[in-house]
Amino acid sequence: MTLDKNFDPAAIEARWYEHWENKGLFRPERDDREPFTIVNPPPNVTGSLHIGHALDNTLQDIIIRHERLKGKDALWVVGMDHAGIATQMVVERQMNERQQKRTDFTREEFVEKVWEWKEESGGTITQQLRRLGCSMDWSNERFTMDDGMNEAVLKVFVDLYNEGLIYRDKRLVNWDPALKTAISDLEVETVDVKGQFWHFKYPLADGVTLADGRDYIEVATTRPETMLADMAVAVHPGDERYKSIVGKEVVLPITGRRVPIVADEHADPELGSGAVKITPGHDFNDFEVGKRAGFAAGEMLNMLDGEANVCQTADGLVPDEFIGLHRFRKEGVDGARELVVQRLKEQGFLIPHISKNKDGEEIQHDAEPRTIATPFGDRGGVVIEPWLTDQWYVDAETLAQPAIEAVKSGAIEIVPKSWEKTWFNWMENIQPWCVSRQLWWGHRIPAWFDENGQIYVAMDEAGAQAQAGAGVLLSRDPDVLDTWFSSALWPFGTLGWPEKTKDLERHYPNDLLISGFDILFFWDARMAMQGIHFMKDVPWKRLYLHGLVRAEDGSKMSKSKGNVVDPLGLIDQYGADALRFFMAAMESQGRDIKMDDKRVEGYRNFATKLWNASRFCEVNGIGASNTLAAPKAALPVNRWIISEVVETQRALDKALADLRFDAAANTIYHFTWDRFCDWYLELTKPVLQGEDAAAADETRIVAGWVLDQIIVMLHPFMPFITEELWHAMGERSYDLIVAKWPEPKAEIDAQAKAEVDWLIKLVSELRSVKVDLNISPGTKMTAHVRDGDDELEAKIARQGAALDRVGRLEAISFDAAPDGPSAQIVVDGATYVLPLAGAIDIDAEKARLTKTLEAAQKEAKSLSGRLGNPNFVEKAKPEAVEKARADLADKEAEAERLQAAINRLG
RNA sequence: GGGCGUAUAGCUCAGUGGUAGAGCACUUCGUUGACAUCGAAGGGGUCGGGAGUUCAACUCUCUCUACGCCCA
Repeated sequence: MTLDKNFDPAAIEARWYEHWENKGLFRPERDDREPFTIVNPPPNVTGSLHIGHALDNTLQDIIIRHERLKGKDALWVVGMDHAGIATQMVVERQMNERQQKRTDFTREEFVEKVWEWKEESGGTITQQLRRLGCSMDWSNERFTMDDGMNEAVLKVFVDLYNEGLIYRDKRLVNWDPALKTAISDLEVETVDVKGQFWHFKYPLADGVTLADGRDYIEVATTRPETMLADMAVAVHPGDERYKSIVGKEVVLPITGRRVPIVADEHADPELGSGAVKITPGHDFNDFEVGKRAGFAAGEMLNMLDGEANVCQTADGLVPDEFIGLHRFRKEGVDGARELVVQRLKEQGFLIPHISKNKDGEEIQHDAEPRTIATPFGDRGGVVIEPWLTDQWYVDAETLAQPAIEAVKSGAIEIVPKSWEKTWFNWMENIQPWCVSRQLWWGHRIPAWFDENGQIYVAMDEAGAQAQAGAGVLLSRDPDVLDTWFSSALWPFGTLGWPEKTKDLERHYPNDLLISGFDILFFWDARMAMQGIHFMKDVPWKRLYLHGLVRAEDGSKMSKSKGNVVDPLGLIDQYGADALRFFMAAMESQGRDIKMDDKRVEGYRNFATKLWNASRFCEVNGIGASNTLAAPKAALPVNRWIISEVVETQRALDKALADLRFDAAANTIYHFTWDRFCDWYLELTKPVLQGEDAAAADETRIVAGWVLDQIIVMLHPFMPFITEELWHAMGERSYDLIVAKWPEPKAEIDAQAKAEVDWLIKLVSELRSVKVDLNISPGTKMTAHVRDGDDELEAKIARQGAALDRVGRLEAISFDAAPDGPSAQIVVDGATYVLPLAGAIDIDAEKARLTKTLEAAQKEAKSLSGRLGNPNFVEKAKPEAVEKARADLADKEAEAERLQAAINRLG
C-alpha cells in the first residue's frame, strides 16, 4: 500500500469508524482482564452535537482508548436522556405549527407521538458522536426510559418512599407558569432586572393609631398584585415604633380583608418603613413567616392559577374585576399588578416616590426604581411563581451526608481539587429536592390515590391495589419524575441494576466520570447520592470536571448571540483528529477553553506532518515493527531515539494518569514533530542512504519501531489517521484500536543522549552562524577544532556523515586553522574555527560573538554572586549549590573561549 | 453578602522555590527529492500593583486592583 501524497481526513474517517463498530472493537471480549469503566453523560434525545459535547466526549474517548490499549476491559457506556421538559416542548412546538395542541390528544396518544418523534428524529447526536470518533459501546446503547431503566426508576422511587426518603408535601414550589409544572431549585435562574418598589398605606383597624398619631402602617413591595392574598403585616419584634400595634389588625384596601400585625425577625427595621406585607401563598420568605404566625399550609391563601392569572381566594374577597387578569403586564396588556396600583392610587393608599431632577425640582413617581433579583425558569424563560401545591420531595439532606463523606474520605477524588469546596457547600446546604413534574413525557410516578386521598406507592397498580385492598378505587398520580431522577441512576441502572448482573459486579463503581462543571449539582451530585444509597459504594472513584468552551472573544456561546461554533463544521474543515487534538491540548485543569480555529488548523498540520513522515518511512523501506520491546541498537542516534521514546511514554502515561490532557497532548506532539521528524529522520538520512548496510538495517528497524510507538501513543488523541497509518505501514494481525500500549523495556541511554545532544547543539550553532554572517544555508564548511580531546574526535568520526549532511560541515580537522577570515563557535568546551572563503564582515562576527559572550558572562556573574553569598552555600540544598558550581565552571569556560575567539579576530 | 477562579511574549495559554516556555502572529532566509498544511535562524516578557516569609519568589503568605463564574 502506498500512501497518497496528501492526507485527506474525510476519505478515511467514516471508513475506519464503520470498521471498528462492525467488528465490535469498541467492546472487545475481555472478561478476563481488569475492567475500566466510564459512563457517558447521556445527551438529550433532542440534542445535536455542540462544541461542549465535543470537548466532553473527546476527553472521555482519550481515556477509554488509552485504557483499551493498555489491555483493560474498557467499557464506555452510552445512551440518551429522555429530557422530559425539552422533549415535550419540541413535540408540542411541532403540534403548534400544525395548529394542534397537546390537550387535543389523550395522554396516551400524546406520549405515543413523542415516542414516534424519538424513533424518527431523536438521537441525531449519536451519529455525530461517531463522526468525532468516540468509541463507546453502541451495542448496548441505553435510554433513560428503556425497560431496564424504567425498572430501576420505579424501584428507587418505591424503596426511597418506603424508607421515608421520598414524601409528598404541600409547600411552596417554584412554579413555571409557561410550562405549567413545578421545577426544582436548580432549574431556577436568578437574574437582576429593573423593577419598581411601591409604598402603600395599610389602614389600621378599630381606630388604632401609632404613637405619632398615624392611623395606617406603611408597607413596601415589588409585587403589589400579591396584596390580594396578603394575610399579615410583619414588624420586627424589637422595633419600638410598632410595639404597640403588634397583635392589632389592618384592613387591607381593595379586598377589605382584616389581617393581623405580627412580630417576626424577618422584618428588617432598616429597610423601608420596617413593616412588610406577608403573602404566605406566593413568597418563600412569607411562607415561613406565615407558618411562624400560625397559619397551616392549607390555610394560606392562593390567588393565582397555574398560568399565573388571578383567581378567587378561599375567602372570596378578591373583587371580580381582578379575576382572570394575568399577574402582571403581559403582551402589552395590563395585569393585576397595574390594576392594584391604580386602585390604591385612586383610593389614596399609594405613597408616591419623590425624586429631584437636575434643576432641583421635585418629581412624583408611583414607585421607586429598583433592581430586583428575579427568578426565571431555565426552560420556560418566564418569571417563576412560588405556588402552593402538593409535590413529591426527596430527602436530599439525608442522602447527601454519605456523599459528603465519600469526598472527605477520598472514596471519590474530585479533579481539580478546587471543586471540593463547592461540593461540600452545596451538599451541606441542600434543600429537599422536588422531583414531581406536571408533564406527560417521563417516568410516571408509581403512586396511587384512593378516594380519600390515601397514598399507595408500589411498582405497579396491582401492588398498590393489594395495599389498598380489593375494591378500593384507585387513581394513579398523573405526574412524572424530574429527568435527573432517572439519569442519577445511570452508573448502575445501565449495568443492569436492580438485577445482579455480571456487568454490574465488574463495572460498578465506575472508574471515572468526566463532566462539565455546569451539571455538577444536576447530575454528578445526584449520582453520588443515589449510587451510594443503593449500591453501598460510590458511583465512580474519580470525578473530573472540565470547563466551558467559549467563543473566540471569551464570551459564552449562545444561539441568540449567533456565536455558536459547530464542531461538525470544524471536522469537515480540519478533520476529527485535529479537532480532538485541539480539545485535548487546550484542556488544562480549572480553566475554560477559548475557541481558536488557527489552533485547530495547527493540529491539522500536525496530522499532515505525521502523514508525510510516514511516507518518508515508506519510501525508505521502513515499515511495521514486529517487536513490542525496543530493538537492539548500536548507533548512538538509534539508541538516543529509543531513549526519547522511553521518556515520552513515561511523561505521557503520567500526564494521562493525572488527567492532564494538555500535558499529554503536548508531550506526544513535541516528540513526534521536534524529536522524530526534525532531528531523528534528518540525522538518519545519511545512514539510510549510506554504504553501511548493517547500520542502515538497524536504522530501518529502529525507525519502524519508533513510528509504531508514535502511532500507538497518538491513537487516543487522533484515532483515525493513526489507524490508517498503522495498516498502511505493513501487515498487522490486529487493528490499532486494540493494539498494545508501548512497553519498550529499555532504559535511558545517557551516553547516546549526550552525544546526540552535542550533535544537535553543534548543528544548530552552525546554522545560526550562517544566518548571522549572511552565508547561504547550503554552503559547505570546514571546521578546525581547538581544545578537542580524543573523545570528541571519536564522536566527530561517528557523526561525520550527519555533520556533513545535516550540518553542511564537510570536513573537520584537529589541525590549527589557516590564517585568514573565519567564524568561530563554542560548543561543550571546544571551539570550532570555520575558515571562510572571501572576506567576512569582521564586525558582524565580533558582534555575534560578543552577544554570546555577554550572555555567558551575565549568567556567570549571577552564579558567582549567589555562590559568594555565605547564606546560600550554608542554607541552600547541597544539590542546588553543586549545580551552581558546575554551571559556573561551564559558563566561565565558555566565556573564556568566546573571549579568546574575539581576540583572535584582532 | 459568601465561595471559587483568573491576571505570564502582540494573541491564546503552559510552567517550576534557584533570574521564563509552547502554538499562532511577526522578521529574515530557504526547491539539501517525506512534508511550503514545510524547513532554518531570529525579535519580543523586570511573569497585574504593593507588602511579607526565605540564602533565593513568577512560583509560598497577606493585601489591593481588574475581570469571570457559582451560591444567597
